Amino acid sequence: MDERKKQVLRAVINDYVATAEPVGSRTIANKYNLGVSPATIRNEMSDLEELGYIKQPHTSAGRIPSDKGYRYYVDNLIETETVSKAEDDLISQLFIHSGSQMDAFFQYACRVLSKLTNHAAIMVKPHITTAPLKKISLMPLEPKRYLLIMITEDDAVYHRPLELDEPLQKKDLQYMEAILQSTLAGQNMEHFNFTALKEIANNMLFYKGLFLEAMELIGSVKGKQDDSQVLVNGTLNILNQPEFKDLEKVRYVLEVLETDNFLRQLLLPKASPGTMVYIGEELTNESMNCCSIISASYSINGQTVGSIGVLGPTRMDYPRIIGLVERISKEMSGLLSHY
Amino acid sequence: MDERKKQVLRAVINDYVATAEPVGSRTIANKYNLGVSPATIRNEMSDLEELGYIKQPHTSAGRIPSDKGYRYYVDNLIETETVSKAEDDLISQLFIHSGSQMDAFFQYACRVLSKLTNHAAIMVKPHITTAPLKKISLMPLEPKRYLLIMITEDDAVYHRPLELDEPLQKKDLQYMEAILQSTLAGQNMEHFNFTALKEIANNMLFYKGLFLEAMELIGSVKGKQDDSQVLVNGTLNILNQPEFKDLEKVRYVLEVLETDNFLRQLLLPKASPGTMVYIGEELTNESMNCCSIISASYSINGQTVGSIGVLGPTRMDYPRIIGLVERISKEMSGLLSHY
DNA sequence: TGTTAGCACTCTCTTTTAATGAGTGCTAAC
DNA sequence: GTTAGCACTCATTAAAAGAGAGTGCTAACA
Repeated sequence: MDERKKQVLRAVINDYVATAEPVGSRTIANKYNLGVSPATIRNEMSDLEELGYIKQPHTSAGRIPSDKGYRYYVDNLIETETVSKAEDDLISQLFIHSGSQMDAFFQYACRVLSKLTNHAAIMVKPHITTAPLKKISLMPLEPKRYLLIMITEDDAVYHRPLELDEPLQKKDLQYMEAILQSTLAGQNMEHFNFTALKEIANNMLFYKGLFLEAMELIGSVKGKQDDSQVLVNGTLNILNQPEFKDLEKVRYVLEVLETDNFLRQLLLPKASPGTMVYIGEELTNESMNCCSIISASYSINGQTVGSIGVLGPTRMDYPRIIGLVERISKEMSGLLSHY
Repeated sequence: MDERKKQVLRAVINDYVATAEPVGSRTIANKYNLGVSPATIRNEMSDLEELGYIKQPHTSAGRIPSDKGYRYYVDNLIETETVSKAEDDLISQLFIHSGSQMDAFFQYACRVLSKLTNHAAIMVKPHITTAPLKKISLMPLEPKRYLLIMITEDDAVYHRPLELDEPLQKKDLQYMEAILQSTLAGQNMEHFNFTALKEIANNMLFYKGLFLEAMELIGSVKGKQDDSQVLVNGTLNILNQPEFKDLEKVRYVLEVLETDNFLRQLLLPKASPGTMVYIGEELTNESMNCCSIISASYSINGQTVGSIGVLGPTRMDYPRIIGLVERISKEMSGLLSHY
């Protein structure tokens, strides 16, 4: 790969990204003045094709980049674009706009990214926090009805109403609270060991249901951990891409987006720390091999907790989008850590 | 409209719904033995066209139903189909499957409807309950930090952490709780009058912040009322419909589905009590005039709170889908009222 | 008077054929 | 090593021809 080959490859990709049309030697000679004639460029392109970086849709068409070509381009030929002032401001503003609502925050981030890139944006939200339990309380609602409240160290509140067979005496209430508090406080709901609680429940004559409810509540929190935590925004941008004028392709890609397992697997922060670029076949999903995904993880106080990304056709403006994704992930990390 | 005209109209619609192809006189004569020749049917069809119930895409094509035709069909020619045993079981089972999680419940209902109809399903969720406040409590977390908890008559729990300048004495805590309880209990958060609370806050020397936080919490609940509460499921089914082989149409419809204002307006239970069928232009949205929406409202203890519906092409299996939508809305009403 | 067979006519859809043109690969000259 | 020239390939577009489905109308029939 001498310097001129690199220039030609870069030219092919730039032009193809902009036009979505196979790029011919004449076009390159005209637009990107490399100081050589089309014929020379033809020779270089022939070499590049032999190397697998570009390919022809058919004889007598221009060249388009292969996945391998994009990969080389991303790894060696580009520099991440810095986000423009205007866009940078927009990002900051919109984050402010989401207020202190957590849910809204993630949705805004996703929406902003999708708007700025004109592609589908994907957000893998952090798992529910699993800080250890701090406080357990029983709040009387009506004679036989109580609200069981559990609060973790980081002030997340979980609650569940429960119904007893007979009312708790005031001192019984305090006693129960004390038992629950001593059994549960300091424990982590994610890795909760039910045996101790089960044992206590079995030794109880009355109020056994109370402990069972507590277990239910913990169980439901545990269950939520595995819940889908993927947001997708701007799916419709896919329809704007010329590579998706074929309805079948659209259907496949939208199907993958709707059943978010694939995305979650791929973008789980463990699988994709930092900035990742998946190009075409690297997504190892047949129906997605005309797509690329660019993602960046974000963190809370240095700990990676989720990631945000962009899904578009392999023919993507990589320098720009990598810049945007990284910028937004940084902004998110900053705000989340502060909050 | 004599009996035979009705039969012909029914035949045209049945066949068109099944095949998505314009229906010719010969087809009807063969498939639906009305005991007359194609020529006679041609005459009837000519009349039906004059009446505006069917139309020709072009000369020398068969007929397709017009919106007016579908309307007549729905109003006069069909009986709602009763849901088959298997499907009925499925509906009950899947509702059980959603457990006691409210959110999951609505999502399941939506998913089931979409799966059974092979169309997009729409759910307008109930507004957040606005039952009057029953219980207000302050729970100590750390010396200066407290959790403000408000519970309504129907056991919805709202909470907010708050930080005070100095710790509350135990009797102060009880005193505060008592004030809050007496000021707020019985009131409705939706129509909350802030003046009383404001006055108390102003008269306080310490702990003023506490009341301000309480107002914040009520305000945020109030704010949530207006939030989008529309679920959509099975959007992709639209791509299966032959009328949407045109990408432009797909884009328009998906756009409407993504910006759910239109749907919310239309399906707000006030606008659409009971079962509603909107056909084509009745949707009064140009990009939707090839679509129909069938919806049914559901209720809690007799009070209509939301609705669920199906969006598909005007060429829809009305008897079946009306049956399914009504069945599911009834199931929802039953379960919600029970719960 | 209502029904039906027959037939010419219309219009879409498909296939065929031809024309266009962008782009390559190769050869030979510089 | 670079470049001009040229024959060749192949997708795309346009035009033309053919097939087929379905109608509307007319005239005959019960």
